[in-house]
Amino acid sequence: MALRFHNTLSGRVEDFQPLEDKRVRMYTCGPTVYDLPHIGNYRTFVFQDVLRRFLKYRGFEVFQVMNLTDVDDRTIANSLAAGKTLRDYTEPYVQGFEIDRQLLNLEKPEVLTRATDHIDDMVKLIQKLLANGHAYSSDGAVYYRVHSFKDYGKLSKLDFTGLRDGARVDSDKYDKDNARDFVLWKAWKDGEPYWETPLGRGRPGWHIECSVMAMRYLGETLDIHSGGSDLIFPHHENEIAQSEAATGKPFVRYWLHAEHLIVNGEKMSKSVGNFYTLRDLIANGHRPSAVRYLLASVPFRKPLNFTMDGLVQAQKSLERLRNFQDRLTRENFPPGEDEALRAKAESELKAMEEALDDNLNTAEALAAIFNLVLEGNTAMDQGRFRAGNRDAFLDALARWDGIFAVLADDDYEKLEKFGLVKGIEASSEVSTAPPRRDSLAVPVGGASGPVIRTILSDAEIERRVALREEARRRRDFARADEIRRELEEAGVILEDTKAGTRWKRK
RNA sequence: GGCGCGGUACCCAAGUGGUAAGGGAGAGGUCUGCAAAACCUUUACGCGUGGGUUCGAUUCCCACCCGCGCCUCCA
Repeated sequence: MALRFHNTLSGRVEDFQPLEDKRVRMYTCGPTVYDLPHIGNYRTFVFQDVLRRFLKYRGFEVFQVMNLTDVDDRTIANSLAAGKTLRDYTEPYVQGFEIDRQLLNLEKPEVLTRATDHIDDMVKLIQKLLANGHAYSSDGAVYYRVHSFKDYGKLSKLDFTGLRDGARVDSDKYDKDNARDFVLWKAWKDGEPYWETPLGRGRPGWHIECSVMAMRYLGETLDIHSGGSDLIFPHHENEIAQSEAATGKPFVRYWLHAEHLIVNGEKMSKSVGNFYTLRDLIANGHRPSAVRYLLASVPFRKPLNFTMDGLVQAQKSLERLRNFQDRLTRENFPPGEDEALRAKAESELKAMEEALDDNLNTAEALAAIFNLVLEGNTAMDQGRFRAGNRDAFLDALARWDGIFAVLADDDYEKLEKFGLVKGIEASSEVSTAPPRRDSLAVPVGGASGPVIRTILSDAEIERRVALREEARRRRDFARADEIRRELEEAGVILEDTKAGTRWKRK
């Protein structure tokens, strides 16, 4: 069956076909840079990355645009509190996101750009809406007239006939014709940052940036637009209203929304104390690749219950895959090729692809790859595995990893590069306890940044492994076991093989 | 109240109108100096609850209970 996705607009799973042959125009809602993103944000971003990787896997050319929201109530409030300009305040978080992006193997979108670099285009779009009657000015602000767009509500399927009980009261003090009209341009308030424009002095509303950035780089009709499910209303509903009222064309063909992540069955919030950034997890000894694995392992339309135990399980599952890849690479097999194994590698790869075709069913894709691991390991143990089977198995793993992007055991290499982890020599100084939360919020730009964890350095580990090998040769097993135990406590696992001792970090 | 997602073994989590994938964990075993890795055996007569349709339902229908999200600036 063909590639298909659940489209929020239709409420159904639909076959996917881009407007233009094999070219996919995709817009993904990015982070608001008022702080580092939390793991809930990354659930969505990892989903979007798996999506773009699988589209490319299936032969599509992907052009993705991601925005960085660097002007909104929170960025303004925080920058004022910090006594910084909006740009100075948000810049470290833009850099912090860039580091996280690399740690989580999120491919760089073709365009990754700031909202405030598109103010002129926003003004032009608002002027267009004013000219065609979909917007109106009031007290220096500009509002979108919801009644003027008959399809308003088609995405969120909300009922807009009459006011609903329990609906929140708008907090803006400006005059609007209708309570549901939303702001396109906000009039300047004393002390806040502003832009001098033909609309007057002020700053953009939230929704307009996405319409503008999407259409600027992707044209008036996009193939895919995605984000977290909370954005369906009002954000994406309003984007449709703005864009379609301006162009008269369909804005987006496929709307894909990721369900939320919850923590220990509860909603994540700062007040509950279950709010985590990637750095919080790293400080607690977890690895970015395990985080990515966990976030990618649950299909995007299912709520994901995030737990520390789940993260440990993810790390162990990942270890099984890496061990298998190592074994495939390392061991010698008799010449020839086993037909049954060749067929197995093909069928499991096919099963993986078909699972992902089906609305990105990552859980089922994982099952296929683990079946491959079991088949391979069993065949090796039984002596059925042949040299001629090696490439097909490695290829299947590599293809799988082209989507999941977790197999490379390079977390610590990257963390050291970004200055988040430092390798040292003394086991006693290897840190496990997290530093204070507020120190984690400060993004770092390089080796001079704050170290949030210390680990045993590679050189030191290798020195000790050599010492242990020496002891084993002397058959001094007590000493060898002592070294192994010390390394274990410092987060290093040893594995004795015929070819020598291998080590790896937990 | 409205719209949407979910409730499957100790944990995470697929799935189908025909009798429950996969991963982690536990128990026993093989291998190993001991471990680790790997393999074998084993762990849901049951899929939120109660009805209904059906030869047969976890899968379809109805009702209800519970969790989560949204209902104007939250991924």
